[in-house]
Amino acid sequence: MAVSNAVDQFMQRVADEFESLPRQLQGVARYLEQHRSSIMLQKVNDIAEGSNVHPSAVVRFAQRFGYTGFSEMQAVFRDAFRERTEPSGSYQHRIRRVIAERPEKLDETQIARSFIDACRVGLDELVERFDPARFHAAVDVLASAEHIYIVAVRRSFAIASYIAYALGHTQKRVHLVDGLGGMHREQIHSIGKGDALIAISFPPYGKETLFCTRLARQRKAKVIAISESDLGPLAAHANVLLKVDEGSVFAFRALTSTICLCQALFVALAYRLELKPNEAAHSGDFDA
Amino acid sequence: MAVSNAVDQFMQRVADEFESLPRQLQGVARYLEQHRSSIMLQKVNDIAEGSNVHPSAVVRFAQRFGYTGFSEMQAVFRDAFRERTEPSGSYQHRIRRVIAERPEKLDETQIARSFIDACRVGLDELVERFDPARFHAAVDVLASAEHIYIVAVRRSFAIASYIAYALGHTQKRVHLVDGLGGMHREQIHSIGKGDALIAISFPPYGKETLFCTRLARQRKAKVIAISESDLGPLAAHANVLLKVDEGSVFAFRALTSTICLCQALFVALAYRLELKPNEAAHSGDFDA
DNA sequence: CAACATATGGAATAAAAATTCCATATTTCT
DNA sequence: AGAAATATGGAATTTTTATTCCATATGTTG
Repeated sequence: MAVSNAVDQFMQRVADEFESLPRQLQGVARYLEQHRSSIMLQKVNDIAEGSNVHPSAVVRFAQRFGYTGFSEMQAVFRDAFRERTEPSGSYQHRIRRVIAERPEKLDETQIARSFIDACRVGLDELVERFDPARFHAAVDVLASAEHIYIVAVRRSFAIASYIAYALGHTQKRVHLVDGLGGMHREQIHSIGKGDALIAISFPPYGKETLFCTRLARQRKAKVIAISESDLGPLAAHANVLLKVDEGSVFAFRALTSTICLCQALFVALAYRLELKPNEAAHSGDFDA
Repeated sequence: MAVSNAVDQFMQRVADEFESLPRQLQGVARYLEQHRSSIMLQKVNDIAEGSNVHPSAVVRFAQRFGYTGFSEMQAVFRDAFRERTEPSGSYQHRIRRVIAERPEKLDETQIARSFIDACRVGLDELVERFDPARFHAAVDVLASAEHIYIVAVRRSFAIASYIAYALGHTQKRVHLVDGLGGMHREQIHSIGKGDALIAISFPPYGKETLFCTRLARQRKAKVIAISESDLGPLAAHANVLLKVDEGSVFAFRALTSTICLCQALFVALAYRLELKPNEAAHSGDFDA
């Protein structure tokens, strides 16, 4: 990654040769320079028109710089864009490829590093896709509820258990639906209007979680769902849906983004409730 | 959230109708949702492939939502992107709107952003201070133990519960010391030589965790401690100590680095045990 | 479980986009 | 100014991409 991106390199070459280019191709060059950010989605015709030039001139331009044609040149712009906007995708790709290529050589340190890297990318995306309106709405719901129920199963259960712990430091009445003794149903049973449910679930969505979510909704409780997408079964019954997209590395789902979001939620709530930070995170004093 | 852009509106419609869509079209919907930012430069085939669907299904999807075909639907994404990036006066407009929209909200958003940022820094440090020798040693201990006990209380309990879940996917016998019914002592009681204990604790160190750690050591079990420093009380009784330094923000301790490390540990173990990734993270299939 | 409705995917077709070809125009050089 | 070299744009061709058609599969309902 030493040298900057491929587009810059290419544009540099164009600049160098610019003087020696025929009139029309200079026009194309100027146009590219001026619109580099949207070349990736333009057709030859758009560019030709924009440069007041015949489409074939654009093709010739590309060929002049060593590409077989316009398409190949455009690919440079497209790929550069992709790389910028889907760093995680390329990450995971790379990692997956590494594994596919040499499974024996992959030592534990590499595994750990890759995994941590992937988690970092996950947090980057969390910031990027952060939705203030929804976050705010979620804090609202929590702030105005007296009883807060929390449900999640299997992999996500750890998250629920953490939230329950954290909320325990507020004045709210906290109910962790942990399913102990198979009593999910009984534990959520008393939820009602004015209460809030935090439900955390990812594909393939635990049925206990879905059950609780539906029940909560029937009982007019507010539901905060933490899930992957607006389309899953949780979304339908949620008042607020907070999206978290954990990239999976090694076909293995991370949890960092989810827990980070939940902690952020708790911190924001603590502020809203005017717990002084020290008071809330009194945590620090009788903690694990 | 007034009248945001065309893409959001469209995706909203998709979300609304999602439930009533045939299976394949739901797949397409999910794909779009997950990749909205790059739909504009994908071909029908890319999307079809990404959604595990025949190209014609993608066209049908577009038509279902009132477009004449895929191209017209894609134009929505393309135009939205252009609008955002064209250097027209819209930029200042946007900024002004953002400011106008969130006068109060700014606070919570800031809190959340700072918190997530802090977590990112935490992960950065985790990579930097990563100690391969210790990590390797930890994997060794786990790989050679038949029974694995896990203990942590309060804030760290969530981590323990996650580890227990993850290890449940291996052949190891996993014992989560959860203290249910006040039975920490009884739960750890049967630990012995050849077993391993994972203990997670941070200042001010839960006494249950310390108790278990000491007992495990007496019984000649191997102890993996996850803690802040080499000097704490855990260190003395640990065979391997993995250091995690969560920065505290708002006088509030994050958990991301810890859980990230634990997941990395599990992934490395899974590889060591030659669980195929898919097998281990079969997780994905009957997960939360 | 039959009859119907709906969904799916292969293959043909249509449409769009890119590329090539070539006749003509323009520039350059002597 | 005339010849040679180069550039240009119209139109044909090729390639790629999108769409439609339809036979088969799948699920649903009475």
